Amino acid sequence: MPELPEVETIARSLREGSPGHPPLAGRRIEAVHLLWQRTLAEPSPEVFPGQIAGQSIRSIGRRAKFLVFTLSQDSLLIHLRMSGDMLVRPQEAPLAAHDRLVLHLEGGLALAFNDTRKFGRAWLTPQPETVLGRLGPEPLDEALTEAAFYQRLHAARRQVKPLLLDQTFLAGMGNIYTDEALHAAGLHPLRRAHTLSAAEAGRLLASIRAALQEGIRRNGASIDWVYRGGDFQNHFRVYQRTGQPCALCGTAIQRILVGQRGTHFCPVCQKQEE
DNA sequence: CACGAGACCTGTTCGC
DNA sequence: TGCGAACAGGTCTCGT
Repeated sequence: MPELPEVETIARSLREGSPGHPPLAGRRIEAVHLLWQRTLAEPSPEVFPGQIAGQSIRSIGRRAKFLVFTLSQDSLLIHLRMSGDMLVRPQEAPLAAHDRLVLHLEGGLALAFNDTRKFGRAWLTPQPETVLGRLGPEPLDEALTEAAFYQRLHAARRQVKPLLLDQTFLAGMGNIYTDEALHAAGLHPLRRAHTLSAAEAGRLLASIRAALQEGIRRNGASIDWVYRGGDFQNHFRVYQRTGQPCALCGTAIQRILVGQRGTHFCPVCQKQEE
């Protein structure tokens, strides 16, 4: 799915506008069309249209990999999962293939949640914390100190890659940015979290932040057929570079499976021990 | 608690 | 060319 930088890029473009459309904040939601029932996590499809119609979009933000639309009464939370995207277009434009949920906004605009694989979900709720409450800290939040991050790592015995992907441990990391951050930090994806030294934990947090910041600066990554305008895919150092030389030492990048996820690393720069 | 397998879905790519 | 397998940015649930 879109990971933190891709979701952040989408939230910013909806909030601030883009060459293709004006900002969406302040607009009233006039009507909604639900094209795939399971896209809606809550409330029921019967209640949803009446509950959302008439509410205005007060602000648009991001928490972890969730898009957060704060409306006049409720919050609309959207998780893009693997293949979701948000499209803005004139209301009279035809539906796109794979549109799952379309909001008609005042001013003749339509905001569509488009999701090929149908894994994405939307929640309309007066209490967003019931959905977001269990998430771990935001990696880019300065409130997360090196010392606190080291303590959290030290308390876990799991392998470091699956731990970083656990949204209750740290919010927003996905497969791309985890592989890139571990490579930059020189850490093997299978290292047990509690064996990391304070210095390694500090390097890891700095590498996570650098990878996410670079992703945001490049407007995210656009891979496979899901093109969102970003170009971070042209700057991967390990992700999907199996067999190609490591930028630091020239060794061929290896791919292994870790917790069912394809995992890319340099066997020389990221030793299992030490 | 930690881990693996399977489920949820569609589409592309790769090997035979 | 055709066809099945493997794979894909995520997360949940169930069994050991």
